[in-house]
Amino acid sequence: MSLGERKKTILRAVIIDYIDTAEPVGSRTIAKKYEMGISSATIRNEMADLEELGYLEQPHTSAGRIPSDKGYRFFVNELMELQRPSNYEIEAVRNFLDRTTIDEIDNIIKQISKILSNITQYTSAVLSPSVKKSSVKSIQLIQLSLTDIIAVVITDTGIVRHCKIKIPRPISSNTLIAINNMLNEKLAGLTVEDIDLSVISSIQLEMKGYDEILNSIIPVLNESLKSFDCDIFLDGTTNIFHYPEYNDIEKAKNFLSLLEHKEKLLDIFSEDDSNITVSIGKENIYDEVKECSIVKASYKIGDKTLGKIGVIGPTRMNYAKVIGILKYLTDTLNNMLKNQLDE
Amino acid sequence: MSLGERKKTILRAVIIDYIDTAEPVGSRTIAKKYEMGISSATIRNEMADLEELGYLEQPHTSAGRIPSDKGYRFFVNELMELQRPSNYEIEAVRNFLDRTTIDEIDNIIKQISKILSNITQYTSAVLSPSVKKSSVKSIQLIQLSLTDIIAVVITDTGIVRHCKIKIPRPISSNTLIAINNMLNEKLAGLTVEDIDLSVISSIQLEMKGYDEILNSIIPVLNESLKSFDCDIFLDGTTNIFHYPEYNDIEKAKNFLSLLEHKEKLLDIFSEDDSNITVSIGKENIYDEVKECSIVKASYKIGDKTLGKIGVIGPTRMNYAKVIGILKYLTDTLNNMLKNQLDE
DNA sequence: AATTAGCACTCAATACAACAGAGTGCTAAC
DNA sequence: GTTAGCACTCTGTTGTATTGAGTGCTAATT
Repeated sequence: MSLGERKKTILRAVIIDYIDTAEPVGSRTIAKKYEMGISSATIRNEMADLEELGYLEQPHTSAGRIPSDKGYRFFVNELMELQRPSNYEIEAVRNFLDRTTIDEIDNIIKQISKILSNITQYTSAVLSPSVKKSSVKSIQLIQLSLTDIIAVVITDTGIVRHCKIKIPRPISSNTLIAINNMLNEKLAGLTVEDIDLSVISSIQLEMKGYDEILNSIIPVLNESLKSFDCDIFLDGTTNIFHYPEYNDIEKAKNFLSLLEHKEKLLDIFSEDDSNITVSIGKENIYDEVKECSIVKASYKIGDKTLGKIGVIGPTRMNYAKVIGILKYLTDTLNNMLKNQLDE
Repeated sequence: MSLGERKKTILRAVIIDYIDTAEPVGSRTIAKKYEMGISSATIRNEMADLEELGYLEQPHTSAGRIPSDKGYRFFVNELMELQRPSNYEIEAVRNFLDRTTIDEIDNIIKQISKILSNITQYTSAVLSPSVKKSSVKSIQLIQLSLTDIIAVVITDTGIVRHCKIKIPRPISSNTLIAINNMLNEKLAGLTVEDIDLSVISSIQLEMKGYDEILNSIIPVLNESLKSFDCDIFLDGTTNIFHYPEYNDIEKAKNFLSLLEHKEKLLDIFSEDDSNITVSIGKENIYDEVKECSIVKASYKIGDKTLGKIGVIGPTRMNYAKVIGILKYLTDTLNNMLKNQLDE
């Protein structure tokens, strides 16, 4: 069922105004502020229809209307005009990036996240690339003392992981090098999740006589790689205080508590792979964000999705702006990663 | 000027009660709840004296008294009885530690911080060891591609830092090993802050002919080590919502904003070296924490102070408990570090 | 038939007064 | 020196009246 042109215009006006002011929007406001050429009474009738259709709702009888989740959804899908970042914002991004050493992927994505929360004034989140889905590029065993080794693993996605390994008794540096070479030979090119028992036993087979030492290294290394897969970084966590809907201490608390529960955020940001997704209010699965909206995008290198970057804010979010910025930033990020990692 | 015994008893009772209830404490409450054997009128007189002396204050005439910063200070210095952790709490610490792989120092201190905020229900912070004051234990250059190197530096304090280095043109693996050996030889044992121009030029002198390659490696490595010295990790940031003094949205916002400003926290946690310090309310330098108290302690390995661990909460903080737990946790932590790093 | 002016109605928010209660300081008695 | 008693102060709560924004409906207008 499609809305008449005039209803669309009115719905758009209500949503834009509400996003701007956080106050229920009345028919007079629409008539005056958005020169419609029709009277408030007519608008009133239209708004009553829009409410009946589920696009608007009324906090109480004597208040104006506010958009429903369905209203925002329609706005995002069909009404809004995507907002390209302003020159000022593009300039800000440049400045930001110039001021930091951009070397490793973690730093890059953290920095991008900071920019994102800064420009949008919402909370931003980035999901680092999955270790399990990365493939091993290089492993290095560094001997620290007679019985201590640091293993450093570098992946094709630019992640550097290290873990400390205690070995039961001293080994010669030649042995260590031999083991190191073997690990590289056997594991390089494999994704971390592909490292399973068969791979491990093939290594053990080939290095008969080093059982004890291998048994102290491989399980620890394996565990360390698999124990935590990706990390999530937040920025602008106190930005919500800019928005009056969070003047209610309970809501603020609820929101901020979510941010402390990384597992939930991981869950939210891990799903699906499509390009830019918007989930509005009750569309979200977790209760904690049923009054929030989340806009997220994937960043990738070539065709391979590495991780996610996104924004969490009130359902009354400036979607047009956020989506515009997010598009721009993921493009920027993708380019940077291409230059960094692809050679 | 020393307080009479009875005044002390009353002051202690007021503070304990206020820490417990967050409500101004009246004379009748003291008389009834803390069986003093004297009437409320007498207590009233004593409290008036304590107010005049600056240990208590009155929000308004018809309210009870609340402790002043000076009152808390006196309490901490002379009145309170340090509270040893309960068996239950000690058990909780054990459980917590058992459930995590305790390998590298960052993980250990993060975990301890989590325990601390969990038990105290305040916000905890840990300051990681200073890189500048750590000495280099081992450097490893790992070749990733023809023009990409990852340098891994390990310090005596257990920090593992890595940075990516682009080199202008390909070098042989033998050259890389030679450079690697030279770096280890020249830098191992030095603290990071000791790596200055003279050291660098001594390396360059000894490796004549590799100028170009050294010039691409050493400055980046040096910069990466010195660019950020120590990190601060927080836990339990939303714990403040447990305390009614932060029901005021402005105060909560103020507090949480501070937590986003790592530089300020670094500053607060970096100063001085003594064992356990308590700074109460206006004793703090930064405005943002003039209504908070901070309790912090150093963790060390042997005699060498590595970093700090502490708690930030309202001035109405359970000092006896917090200090008790903090003592216990730093002891635990110091032991763990000794076992980890000392061999 | 669509639009609009007009009006009665609703409801949240604000302001104000009255009141209760906790706690004090002071005085006088013990 | 201590305490009982009492007048006084001030906050917080409750109840009531008022205001004002905004609606829905009806009747008049185009």
